[in-house]
Amino acid sequence: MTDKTKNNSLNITAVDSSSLVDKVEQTLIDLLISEKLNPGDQIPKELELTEMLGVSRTVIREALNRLKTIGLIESTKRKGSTIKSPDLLFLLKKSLIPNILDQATLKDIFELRLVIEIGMSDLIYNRATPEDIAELEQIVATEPDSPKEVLFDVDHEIKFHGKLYQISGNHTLIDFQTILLPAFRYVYDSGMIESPAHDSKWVSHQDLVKILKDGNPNKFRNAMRKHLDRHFKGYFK
Amino acid sequence: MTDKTKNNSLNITAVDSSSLVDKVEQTLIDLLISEKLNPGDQIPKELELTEMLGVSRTVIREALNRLKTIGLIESTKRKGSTIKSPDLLFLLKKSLIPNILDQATLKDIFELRLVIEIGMSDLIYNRATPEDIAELEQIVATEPDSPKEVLFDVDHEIKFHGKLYQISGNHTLIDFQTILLPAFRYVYDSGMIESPAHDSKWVSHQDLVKILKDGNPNKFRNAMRKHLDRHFKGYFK
DNA sequence: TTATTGGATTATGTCATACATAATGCGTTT
DNA sequence: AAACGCATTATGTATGACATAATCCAATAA
Repeated sequence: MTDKTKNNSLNITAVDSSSLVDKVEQTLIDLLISEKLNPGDQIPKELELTEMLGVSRTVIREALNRLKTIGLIESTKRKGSTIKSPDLLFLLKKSLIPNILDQATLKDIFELRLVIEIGMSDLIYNRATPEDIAELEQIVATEPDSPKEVLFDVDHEIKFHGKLYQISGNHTLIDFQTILLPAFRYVYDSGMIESPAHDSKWVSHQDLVKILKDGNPNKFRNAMRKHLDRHFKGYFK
Repeated sequence: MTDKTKNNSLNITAVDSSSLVDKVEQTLIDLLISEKLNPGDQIPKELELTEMLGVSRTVIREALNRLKTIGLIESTKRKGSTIKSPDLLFLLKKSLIPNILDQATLKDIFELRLVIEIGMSDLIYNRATPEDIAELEQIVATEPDSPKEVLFDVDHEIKFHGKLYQISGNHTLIDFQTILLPAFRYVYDSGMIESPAHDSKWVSHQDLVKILKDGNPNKFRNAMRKHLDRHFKGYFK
């Protein structure tokens, strides 16, 4: 028995099991923050970092590669790496592969859609131009007659609601929708969402457009809530 | 003059300027999708991939490292790499360094907060337990008297609204808030947001709790809208 | 027999070195 | 002055070696 095995009662601190790359990555991120670097600024060359941090170029490169992956830096030959304003949503897109997400997360995402579409009513109401409304009217004009059909015409559903996102004028939101689309489609297709019959208070796309035109923000928001009610029904009961 | 310079009018296809790592990364992602791999499944070893794709281990490793960064895989020694259900928000956290985001994106994010908090009213109303309400009441009880002070007590503001997110029960949403917090704080601190005086219709935290207790979903949603009105005012006018 | 120990094995993690390639600047040539 | 070739620089790729953690398995000791 060596000495080591006796040290059970000592207050040993848990060893840091993270890899070198992990550490260097964090060090670099901390650097970006503490140095208050702005987009366009340069960061040290790989070889300089190698010396500064005392690790091999391989490790430096892997860490830089991660920052590149999350969009924090950009590298070009001869020039080195420069800070970049990351495209938040670009990242999500890559990792959002529906069949890899677990059911709970997929449900969360679908719910998030409902939350967003209700919440953005105010943006829509305040920013819709006459042209936007005309376009919405045209979309509605081409939709299937029976509301039951509309329900299952996912493409049309996406077309109408997609236009709404666009009207919101919030680019983060617009990108968000684009990215979440595969997940929505997956949820629709997988039958996770029930589609109860509409009751008398059902608000159609057409109704929505009418209210957007002649109503007020409150009316529109509440109408949007009713429009999405069939989805909510699946959650609350 | 060589022949090359004359080829102006030809339909030449743009050369693919992406790096080898870029290509391998995409190839691997495509593989994950087409093979319908599930979390827990193994992917080929680095050396196997080296042979399969005909590139060096360096390139394979850098590509795998990227997948690791976006949370799609996980690797352990001797075992190799396995598919993982990515934590969508974990990613955002890393890249959300406020001083690196541009103003427009920051504004988008703040707006997104408003959208979400209004939209999640229905979740809150339907999921709040008596204990939740009691907790909210306690939070409100400890808040500064003057509404003007409350406005600038960002910590308190975050405490109250944070609890609301928690009540929503949507984990993606909860994580989202946690992650966006630094950006909110940044926006508050930077004075990007104006804070107009409240008009007569101002809805306080206390009012919100009361309505959550005794009102109905519609009332609560509209109250939340009014509560956030001072922020909206900065956008629409 | 059972538990422990100590290799042997395997696949990722790290290091070192060399060369390829793109971008840039500079001096030479025409 | 424009075009060309050459040197330079920093990232991109390839290769070989060794370190390290996880795992299996056989030999050994209780």
